[in-house]
Amino acid sequence: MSTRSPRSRHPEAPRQATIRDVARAARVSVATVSRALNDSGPVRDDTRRRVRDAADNLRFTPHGGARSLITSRTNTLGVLLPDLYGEFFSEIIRGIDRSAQRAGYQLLLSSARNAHDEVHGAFRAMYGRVDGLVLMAPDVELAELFAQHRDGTPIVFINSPVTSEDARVITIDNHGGAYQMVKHLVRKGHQRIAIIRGAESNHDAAERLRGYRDALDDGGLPRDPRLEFHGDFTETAGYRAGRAALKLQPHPTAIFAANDAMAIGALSALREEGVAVPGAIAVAGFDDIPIARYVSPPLSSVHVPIAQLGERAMDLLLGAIVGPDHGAARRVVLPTTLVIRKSSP
Amino acid sequence: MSTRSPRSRHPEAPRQATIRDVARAARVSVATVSRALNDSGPVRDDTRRRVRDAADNLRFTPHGGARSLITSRTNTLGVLLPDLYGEFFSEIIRGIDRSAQRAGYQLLLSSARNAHDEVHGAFRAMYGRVDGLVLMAPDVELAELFAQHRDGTPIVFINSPVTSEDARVITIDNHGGAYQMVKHLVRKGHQRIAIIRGAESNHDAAERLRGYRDALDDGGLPRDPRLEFHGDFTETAGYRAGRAALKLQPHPTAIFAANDAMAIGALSALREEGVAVPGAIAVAGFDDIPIARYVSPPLSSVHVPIAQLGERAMDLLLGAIVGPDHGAARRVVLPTTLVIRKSSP
DNA sequence: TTGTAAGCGTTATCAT
DNA sequence: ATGATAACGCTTACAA
Repeated sequence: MSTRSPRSRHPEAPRQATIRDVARAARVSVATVSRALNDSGPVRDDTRRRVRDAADNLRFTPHGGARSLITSRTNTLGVLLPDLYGEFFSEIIRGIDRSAQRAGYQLLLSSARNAHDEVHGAFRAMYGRVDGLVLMAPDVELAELFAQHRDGTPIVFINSPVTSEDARVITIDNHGGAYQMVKHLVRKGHQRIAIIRGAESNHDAAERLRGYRDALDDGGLPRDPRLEFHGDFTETAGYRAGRAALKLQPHPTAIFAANDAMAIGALSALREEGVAVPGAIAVAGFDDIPIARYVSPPLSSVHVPIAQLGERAMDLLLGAIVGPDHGAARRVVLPTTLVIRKSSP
Repeated sequence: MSTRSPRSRHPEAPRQATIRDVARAARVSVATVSRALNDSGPVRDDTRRRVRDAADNLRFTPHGGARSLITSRTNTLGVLLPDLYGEFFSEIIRGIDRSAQRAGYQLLLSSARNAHDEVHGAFRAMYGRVDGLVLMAPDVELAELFAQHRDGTPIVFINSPVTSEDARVITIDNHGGAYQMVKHLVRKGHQRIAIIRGAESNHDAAERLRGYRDALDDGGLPRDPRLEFHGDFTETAGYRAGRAALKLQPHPTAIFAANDAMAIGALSALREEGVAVPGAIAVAGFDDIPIARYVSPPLSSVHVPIAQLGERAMDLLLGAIVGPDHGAARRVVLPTTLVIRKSSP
């Protein structure tokens, strides 16, 4: 029984139909099938119908590879992200997907922690299968690497420190957002404002730190290295920093976390220690991820249009693909806005 | 100036090198290049070196489409998800990506709200460009549709009510998880336990509802339709249900939300109304998304190994691709575990 | 309006 | 160990 003909049990795997099968069934040439199915040339109505029927019957789906070989278009866009963790990324992918779907493109997704080789590998693996690439590399060195890697495939960078003049790059106003938030805290009378920083090599993190420092300077407050806690954008890091902040004598009266995940981790630490927020310590984050308004107390944050960031990046890319985007902006900076909630009224 | 030779300004787009260019540069035939680069045949060491150097110099990257045309493998796997919203999906994509990356596969990602046409379209768009497909369709009808759609491409369903015997499907123990959580609430003495349901057509939601009802029955508590609030897995829906629950006289003493996002929305509503959690009302969720432990009070939940769900699905798929997976399980049910935190001690 | 055939870039088969 | 060359499935001149 196990040695019966392979097709005996299930009439499965009935070799995917090719354009030739359709042509034969519709009794026309493959060229006509192609024309009929793609509306790419004159075909008589009844012929077209016959072809369409045959294609449907055979469940014909054109082989993308073969097609892209001749058209040199893949209808696919590559997305390379540093990691896929947390709500920030689900939001940005959402935005990217929305825009791509609207334009009829598929998405080839890859993540690469910031090891050079890994990114390079992912990039090579994508090459030839994508018409363009959205790359998020907040890590400095990567951006440099790719700014040079130009071989026709349009690239759009998200939140990446790319210096090259003609690179297409979309960023958010990291410095401005951080500056405004810390300024707000200063205005509320806070004298000791701590920051939970992002990873050293991360460009966004660096900019937010700069905004924090500038706001302190402008507010006439001294910089204090002990108030600058290290972090890496995870809840755990925020939690640790939160605990560390409490050990300080006197402890800060406000904590600005470089992203919401860390702010939420810090909130959790403070709650555990019975510290009132915002009563004893005010807390603020950055990104305004969807969940920020639902934590307790609701988290003040710097609103970043995350989904829009992905969407705009995609639009930029699509613009570069359809034609030479001479007029189009190559550098877009999305504004951020302050969202004050109960965690730092 | 604008009418100069197209290549005058930037030496850009230097036509991507093909295997022929490499062959010419290394002064060998294309066959040898292929063998050298893929280790797919005998090549003298120095020849190999010469070829590799030439390939590097020309920044040669093989054209995926051409390759897949002849090998009939794409090294790409399709992922079709119902939506990309929230931490649940970022986690599941993470798991999928991890497993795929390990096996050297690329990911073609698509989302489709549950309109039949949309899913069908996404599927067709993927066909021929993927070696296999992971499909999440908690919507009943979709699963039916795809169970029939068998043409060789292996499919693995996640959390989908597929009845077909030989379909590969991986699910979590929705009923058991919900049952345990509600049982826990019953044991704690709650008499009026509300549920915030998921969407009607959603299979997970239906199973969780069933678990809730069975636990009530077994606990000797009456079912009360007024305690079954509608929802759709979003924070907003949870928020609304939370408010609605407070209007009830007497109001429930515990709320079980069919997922964490809704539980968090409900928490937020209760907080706004100054209702103590768990003092006045206990709250529990489902999924145990990473952020659950960080909300306030920390959320009790039914832990689902989300990333693992994606990872296992991928493994199942990879197994089906490499060879006929006769021995392998076609149905996997991942267990859930209770995580009791402060929101329902 | 339709058909024939060349060619896209790669791998695989067969000579050499 | 290497080289010609025939596929793979499709689109697109060009011919009819």
